[in-house]
Amino acid sequence: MPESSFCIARVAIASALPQLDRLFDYQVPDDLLELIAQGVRVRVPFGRGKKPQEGFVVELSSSSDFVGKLGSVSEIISPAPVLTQEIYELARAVADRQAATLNEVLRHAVPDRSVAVEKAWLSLQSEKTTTAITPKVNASESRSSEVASEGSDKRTTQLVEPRVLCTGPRWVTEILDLSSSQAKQKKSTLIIVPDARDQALVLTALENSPLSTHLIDYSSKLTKSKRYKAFLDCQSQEFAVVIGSRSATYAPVQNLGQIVIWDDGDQSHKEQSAPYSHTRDIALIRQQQRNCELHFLGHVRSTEVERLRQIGYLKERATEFAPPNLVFSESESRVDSAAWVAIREGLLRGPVLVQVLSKGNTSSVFCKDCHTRANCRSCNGPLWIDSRNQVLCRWCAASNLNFSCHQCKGSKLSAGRAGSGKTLSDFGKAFPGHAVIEATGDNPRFSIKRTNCLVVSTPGAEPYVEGGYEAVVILDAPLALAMDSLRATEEAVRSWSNAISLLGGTGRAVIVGLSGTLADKLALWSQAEIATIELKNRSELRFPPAVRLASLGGQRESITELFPALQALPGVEVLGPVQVVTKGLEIETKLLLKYDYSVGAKLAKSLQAEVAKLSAGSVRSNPRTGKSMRPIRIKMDDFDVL
DNA sequence: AGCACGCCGACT
DNA sequence: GTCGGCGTGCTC
Repeated sequence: MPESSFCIARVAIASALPQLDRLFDYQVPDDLLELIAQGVRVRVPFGRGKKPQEGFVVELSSSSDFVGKLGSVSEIISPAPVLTQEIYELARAVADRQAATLNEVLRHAVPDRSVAVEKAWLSLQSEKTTTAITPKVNASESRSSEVASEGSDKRTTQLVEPRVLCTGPRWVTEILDLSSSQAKQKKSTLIIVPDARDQALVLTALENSPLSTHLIDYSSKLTKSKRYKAFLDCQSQEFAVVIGSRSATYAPVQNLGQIVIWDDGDQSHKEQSAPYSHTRDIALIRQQQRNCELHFLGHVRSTEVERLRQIGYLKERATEFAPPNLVFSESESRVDSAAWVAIREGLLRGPVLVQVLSKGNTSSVFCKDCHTRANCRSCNGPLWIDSRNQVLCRWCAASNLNFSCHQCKGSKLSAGRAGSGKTLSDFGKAFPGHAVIEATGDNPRFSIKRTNCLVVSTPGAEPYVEGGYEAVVILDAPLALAMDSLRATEEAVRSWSNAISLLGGTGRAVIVGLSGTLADKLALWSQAEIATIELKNRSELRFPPAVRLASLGGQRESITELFPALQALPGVEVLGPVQVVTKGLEIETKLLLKYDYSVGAKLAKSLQAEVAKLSAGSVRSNPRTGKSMRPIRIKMDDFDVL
């Protein structure tokens, strides 16, 4: 009996079923004792099924609490410890926050296995010292509570100036500086960017820096095998600089020193499938668990980050800089004379960027007098006008016959404008002799050569150009502010600021059709102040992120099943249900839950339990049609509620 | 999910 | 009398 004190393996079964989201104990047979380790993939007999189920060894123990006959591990799939204690704890906490299952999180945290890559990595590891890959079985201290009260010197929010250095944007340099200071202490950095365009910028800069020897490209665009190699390399390097998008937040690096998040307001930071988590929230959990540093960098400040700053969790670390050369023109036409002049003069000196709003904005309803968004009388949700011209609330479906504006008490409504039909070709005709380049999400251009060209781009797709643009013209500003979303203003300011940050030293920017407070604050480049005002507005209306707003979507039968449990929860305000038509033209029932941050854990736990009960219980199939019911979609923070 | 256990209709 | 229907419940 060598290390036979650890003859029990606690295994997380790889199953999508919520009722199986817990650990199961197994006996480790003598012949597997040598190879068994925390984090390895195993196959175990499970239930009455014939073929063994795949799972991860989460813990090795000398005893089991289970009263009953233990099964024993059938097979160790590979000796590579792919689910480290650290990542297991992180994934578990994320699942518990999002009312999701461990496996839903692990889908994003642990990449698919590539046998060839793994074999090569394992033999390389055994060439080194064998102890290096053996995971430490030390019980990790629970630090989460003490961190919150500790000073906030390790967590910062930062606005980055709109100036371009020759090596890449200023913010990239900033990230490189942060990374090297950690590398000097042999500590790892995780850099999380929203999309492939930013990934390319940071990656290039890192490749050309002294950090390149410890660089790990964790891009989601990699092939499966390259991704798996990056994942394994994280574990074997003493310290690393990892650059990637969302799932890089789970990269299993050693000696994590800091997490750096670029532009957390970008919606690409949200996971599009379960657990519907946001990079920011995963990073906050990991920061608390590891007690590492956490930095939010951006040209703007998101309302979430502003909230964290106000409660003292984040510390401001703004950089000194001069505001960009920015003017506003208040005109009715989409492209006014100020815009034409800026484009024409800019093109004489170099590239010019025109930002247009992407298609697909729906119309919403405004107060005719003061033009603020019209909100529901009972729940403050956004109002809209349906095909029968009824004024309805998007959240609670209440009919709002007697509208009264919460700002000016006005009673008249006006509908927001629909998208514009102007096209790129107009610019081509207007500026013959200049190349017109289109850059959109579907038609991406990460960077362009420095020529006297005109770039027309949708928000977030603006190409990077060495030396910066000579002019940046923002069109459709009124439309952007009229977007049917809670975040309309925040998102507009973010997309404008990001575009304007691409200005060169001599360039000037124009925002067409914007005036008032927002223009005044932008002129001073006071994005932080804009965030403060935004958050204040949201707090007054009890909107996120002042409170949290969850959405539950699914078949009517499933949703109604949840009702009693939800109403029993104090501090949870239930709105709806509303019927919505999904993209697949199916009718879905949606329920919204408004709740405070302090009840989040309790609500998530109760939802997990209800969903497990629903999935295991008698309501597995629809009593009417007999068809099996799809699970309920739980988004613990849903901003784009329609 | 699978798979077995369990208690009510038509069947060689 | 029993074969089998799928409602119910569990999985170390």
